[in-house]
Amino acid sequence: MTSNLACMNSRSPDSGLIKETGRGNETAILTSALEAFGAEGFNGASMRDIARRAQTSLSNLYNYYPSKSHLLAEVLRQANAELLARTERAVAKAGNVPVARLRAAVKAYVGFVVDHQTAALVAISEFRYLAGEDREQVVQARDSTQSIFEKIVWQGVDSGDFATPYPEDAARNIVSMCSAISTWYHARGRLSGRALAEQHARYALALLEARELG
Amino acid sequence: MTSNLACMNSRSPDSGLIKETGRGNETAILTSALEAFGAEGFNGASMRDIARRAQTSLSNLYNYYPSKSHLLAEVLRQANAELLARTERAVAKAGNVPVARLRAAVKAYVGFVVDHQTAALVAISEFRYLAGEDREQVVQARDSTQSIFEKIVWQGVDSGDFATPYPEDAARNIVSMCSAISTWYHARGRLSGRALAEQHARYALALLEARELG
Amino acid sequence: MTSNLACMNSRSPDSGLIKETGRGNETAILTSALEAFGAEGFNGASMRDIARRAQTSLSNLYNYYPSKSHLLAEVLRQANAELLARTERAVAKAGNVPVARLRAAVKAYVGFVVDHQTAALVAISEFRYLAGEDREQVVQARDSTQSIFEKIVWQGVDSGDFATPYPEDAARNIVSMCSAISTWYHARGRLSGRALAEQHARYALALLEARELG
Amino acid sequence: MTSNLACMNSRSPDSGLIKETGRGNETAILTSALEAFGAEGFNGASMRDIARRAQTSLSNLYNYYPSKSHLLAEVLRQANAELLARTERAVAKAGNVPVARLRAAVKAYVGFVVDHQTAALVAISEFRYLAGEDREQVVQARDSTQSIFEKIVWQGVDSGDFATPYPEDAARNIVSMCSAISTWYHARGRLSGRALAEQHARYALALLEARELG
DNA sequence: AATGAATGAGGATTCATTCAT
DNA sequence: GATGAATGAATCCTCATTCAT
Repeated sequence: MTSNLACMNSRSPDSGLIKETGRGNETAILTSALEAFGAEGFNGASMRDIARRAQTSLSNLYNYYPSKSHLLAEVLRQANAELLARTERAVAKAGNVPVARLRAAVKAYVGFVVDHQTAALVAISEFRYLAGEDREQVVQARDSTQSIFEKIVWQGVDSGDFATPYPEDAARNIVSMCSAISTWYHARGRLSGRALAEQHARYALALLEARELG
Repeated sequence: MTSNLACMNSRSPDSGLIKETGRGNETAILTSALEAFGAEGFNGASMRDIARRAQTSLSNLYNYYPSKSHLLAEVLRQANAELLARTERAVAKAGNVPVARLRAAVKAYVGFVVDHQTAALVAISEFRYLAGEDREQVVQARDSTQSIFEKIVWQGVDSGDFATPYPEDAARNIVSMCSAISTWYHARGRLSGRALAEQHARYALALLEARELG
Repeated sequence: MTSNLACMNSRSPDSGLIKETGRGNETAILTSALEAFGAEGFNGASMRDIARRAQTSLSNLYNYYPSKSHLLAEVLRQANAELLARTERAVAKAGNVPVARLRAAVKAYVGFVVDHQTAALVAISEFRYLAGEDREQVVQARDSTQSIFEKIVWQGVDSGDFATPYPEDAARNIVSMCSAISTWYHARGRLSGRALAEQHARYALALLEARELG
Repeated sequence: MTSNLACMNSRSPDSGLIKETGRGNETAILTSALEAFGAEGFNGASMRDIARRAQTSLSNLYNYYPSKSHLLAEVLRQANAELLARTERAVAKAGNVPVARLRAAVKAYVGFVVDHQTAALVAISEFRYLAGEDREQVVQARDSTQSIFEKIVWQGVDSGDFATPYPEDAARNIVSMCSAISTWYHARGRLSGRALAEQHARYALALLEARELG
């Protein structure tokens, strides 16, 4: 699942976020939009850019998506859906202990950022250009993801595992830290994705003043 | 200090970042550019927008700054300079104990974000549209600011005050957390700027696994 | 050959230089560009002017030519190509006697200037606004044309038909004389195109101090 | 005479066309306009260019000349006046023999082109951008110069010195040849100005089918 | 599904010129 | 004379989008 063909031309460093739909060029177009938004920003990227990247004609784009905004919306929708799904899945598998759950959540989040760096970057930096219903939908997905962290935080605070005096904003800050990775991460850098996830899990638990840092 | 007259027409929620220069409209133009970039993004803001905000003509903008890019550069330059100056000043006054120094640095940073939210937001979200020398200059200022935090981290690690196993990336994450405030903060929200600073100082020290959380 | 449809709306006094390409408006655009450059000069003509003349929208111009410079380049390319072709053809048909060849060359050149006065004018007066590769290409075509004259001059000098003591620069001056016609010629003037050609052939042979002036 | 100070900064290869007037910057402005028009064409040169070259402010230009067109007019006025004066003077000194007079006229004309190449170039290529009274005035000077040649031609035809069957247009062609030098001449080229003048005198006499080529 | 042509609005920037000082 | 600030119109060109095929 979440495999696609667009990565076959391997222009994109983050592979396979965009879901295959059966319609021929759809994946390529969405992938190209993601790349373009990542490279130039929403307003900096032109529909011509996207068409060029997708190796199709400008006008053909409109056979798939009715506007540039819809492209952004769809990209962000899929990115946030995947992030949410990954996080939920990881937490579900982590059992019931807050520390383990938090570690799992952070590692899933960091894993997403590392696997889909461009998507993660676009999700934080171009989100603001969404409007109306699209915006709300994405906000909802984002909030769902963050509330996973919040629930864990409160669970840990209630159980005495986390001692932070500021539980209300801790989740937001943990999420901020994780998303910020997308702004500087380079594969082939000092740390592997796995190490990065481990590291950030530690940061997160420390921030929560966990009794056990794992 | 760093007061200006541009805020007299009180269009800007974050007052007085842009320095008065003596040249009539210069402050108004720079302030307007900041607002426009904050509201629409660099590529979304048009020179006409900026001129309208500054209550001057489009062409007159070019008597002050030779291009939109230069406007962005100058805005970011001043924002980062002020942030750096505040942080340096605060740390200098904080004495020599790592915990106290770190608290001072975080509170200065958060103070900047709260006082100049738009500038802080633009500094992280529009920085990417800088190029060439301007970019390097801003990178340098940003690095200078971050390295203040890094030095404190290492000082604390050396002294045994901070126990984090990952000192290399701790500063970056602390700074990320602080800048991220600009993306959601609302004056009149639950927390005052002062409380927010206090809170983030605690998060930062906890993240560093400080023996004493102050 | 070299006929086109653009002259059907008969806006252009010099008919049919621009070659039909099959693409709908292409000929009209190129013809309009030629007229505009002729009437206002390269820098004086605006893309709006050209669009208006071609009865299309400003932006549609860019579906055919990527810039004003490209329009100029293409106009000059076609003009010089036609001039070169005419001259070559005429000389080839003129046999091997220098005097006859020179007469043929001059008459072909003058014929081009008379038939495509605007193009001839633009070719000399707006050439300077070409740059880069386009410029070199046009220079080459121009040189090819001039070297036809030069070869004839040397042939005549060698055979003793031309007695000029300055054969090196004679061709350039003959060509100058012929192109200059484009700056003052009016159809319906004292001389027909044919008479003008005859006259300039005589001037050229005289300038070369030909033994036989034909 | 016709010396000026503008050439002190020696930016201009053709020295001293523009007459000193006593008003401080006037010569520099006019010289700069000439250079700018020569380098970029009338429409390609901006008032800012001219001000920059003259090392004064944009607005100060308007203290001397009320518009860009007036600058062009004045430049062309002075250029044509000098050309006319030189030619008249030379012919007057040449005695009464048509061949000698024609030689003198051609050599004076070529001398002007060589001494003031930019001015000569601008005179032929930017003349078209003059309008109204200015245009007529310059046309008159140009015609005066050409009529010097015409008178000599007719004198020589009447006296039997020139045998051309086309005396009506001969003068125009001689003048064309001479002005065209401005489009290709390079000091330090194969021929000195003096040799060039000699050569063109010969071409001119040959074109007129003079009995004696001097 | 796919294309090339078409368009009106708007992009940043420069223009010649004016004005207050 | 000289300047910097100011302006409205115009510059080339690109935009997202639509339409006919």
